[in-house]
Amino acid sequence: MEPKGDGREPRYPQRTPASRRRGVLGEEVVDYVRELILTGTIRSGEKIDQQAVSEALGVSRSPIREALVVLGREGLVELTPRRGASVADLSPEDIIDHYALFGVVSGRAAALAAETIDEEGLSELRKVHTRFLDAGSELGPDDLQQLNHDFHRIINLTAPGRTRWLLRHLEHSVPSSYYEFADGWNHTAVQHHAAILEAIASGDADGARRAMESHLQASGEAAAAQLAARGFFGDDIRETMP
Amino acid sequence: MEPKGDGREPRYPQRTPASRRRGVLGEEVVDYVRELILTGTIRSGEKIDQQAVSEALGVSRSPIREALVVLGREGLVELTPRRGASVADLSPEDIIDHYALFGVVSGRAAALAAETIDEEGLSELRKVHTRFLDAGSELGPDDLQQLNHDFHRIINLTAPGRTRWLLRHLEHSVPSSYYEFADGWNHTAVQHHAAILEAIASGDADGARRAMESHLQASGEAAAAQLAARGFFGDDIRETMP
DNA sequence: GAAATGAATAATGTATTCAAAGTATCCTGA
DNA sequence: TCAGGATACTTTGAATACATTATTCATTTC
Repeated sequence: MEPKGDGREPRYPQRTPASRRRGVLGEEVVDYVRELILTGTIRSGEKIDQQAVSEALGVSRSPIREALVVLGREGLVELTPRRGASVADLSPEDIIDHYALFGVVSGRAAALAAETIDEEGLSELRKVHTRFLDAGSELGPDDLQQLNHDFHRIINLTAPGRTRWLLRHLEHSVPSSYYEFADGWNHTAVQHHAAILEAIASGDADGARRAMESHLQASGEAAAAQLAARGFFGDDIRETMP
Repeated sequence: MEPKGDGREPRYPQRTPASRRRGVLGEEVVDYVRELILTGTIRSGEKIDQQAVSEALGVSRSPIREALVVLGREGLVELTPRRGASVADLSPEDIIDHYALFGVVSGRAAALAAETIDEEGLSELRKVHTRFLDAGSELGPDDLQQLNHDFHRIINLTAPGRTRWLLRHLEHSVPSSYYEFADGWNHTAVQHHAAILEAIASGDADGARRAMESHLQASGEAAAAQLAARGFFGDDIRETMP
């Protein structure tokens, strides 16, 4: 006699998308499912029930399907032709690799910034960095995340459009806000930022690239560690001891 | 009295997807529309009529929509919330930038190859390179393209999964086979390959990275030139002299 | 004559329906 | 008891239907 309940588990938290405006439903579903995956609510390999998501959000399956296709392209879900969608099986190595890619692309942006940034951008960058540096206890995690984001955004703004586009995608398709900024990470990050800023300010393109790459490599390790601590990688008891 | 014809121009070449297998229709539509864009059949900024595509392929609008969403993520089409899809406006700079990104990621793969490739891979690489080098008139463009592709594939195989995944995407979402290999390009490419091969063989990671980056930078310029020659960038007579 | 308003038309986004797989269940027989 | 297979049930993928919004075109007004 299995404790099966009522057939379908209420895995998917009900939610009414804020802007129920026509034309952006798919995007909202993407964000919803992505968050479920990145927060570990649904685990690696787990199947994604279209109807369940549809009911949880109160929309039809059409936008759900579009969202799953998008997430498939992002690599967060795996689409098997007639077997539906399941959460992709990401290993710690994949996360590290992803951040390394993030690193080489951000490194390109940093190198370009070192060569082309103007005085205004540079002073903006210094300002944001200083605020990050001096951040006391009056700043919450959200503020710190914003400062970190601004720092990178100012640098990335000097890059051409396609590079910015790729950076956006690399940033979104991976845990960031939920995991990176924990424990002493901000302290580490601000030191990296200092090195990056210095290289950019002195016009050292190659130095800026290397500093940015190692910064994001460290970010990747921090993110992977955080994910591991949360059991994101499916290494919980049921799978290790059958 | 404008020569308007019958209302809808037959822009979209009719085609019956080979494998009418259920579950991959969307992918076939992606390939179809992508080719239309990359070959310049539909131009920058032009609207993409869902029903017209649907009729041209003989499928319903559902797979068409999925395909457009995917192409939107790739950056080849622009999706405006309730105004539908149109071909993205890519400038020569965007193409160059895209290849530069391709370069930094391929550069990472080449650097890893220089550090980790085994004897078997290296001899494979040498074999393909030699065949490319010795290619006389008996080899058609398709063969040459295959050799070029193999060369890069062997290198990329040493990279971790996520990197290979990104390389696949960067490769597909841009003109390659149709444009790159024209005129004396193969002669240039094979020289680049020689430099890359030498750096990898001698374990010079940084050299391999730089050689690969400059190879793809040159590829980007060649691709952009080819596209420009075909009027891909919408710089045809109607727009330059109104 | 040009701008603006409003109806007609067309196209999009979403929901619903339908058919073709996949999956699970329940028999039967060894 | 368990393997195998037929049958019922789910679920997916695609097609169709519908509602809403954009676009067009004619008419009106300044």
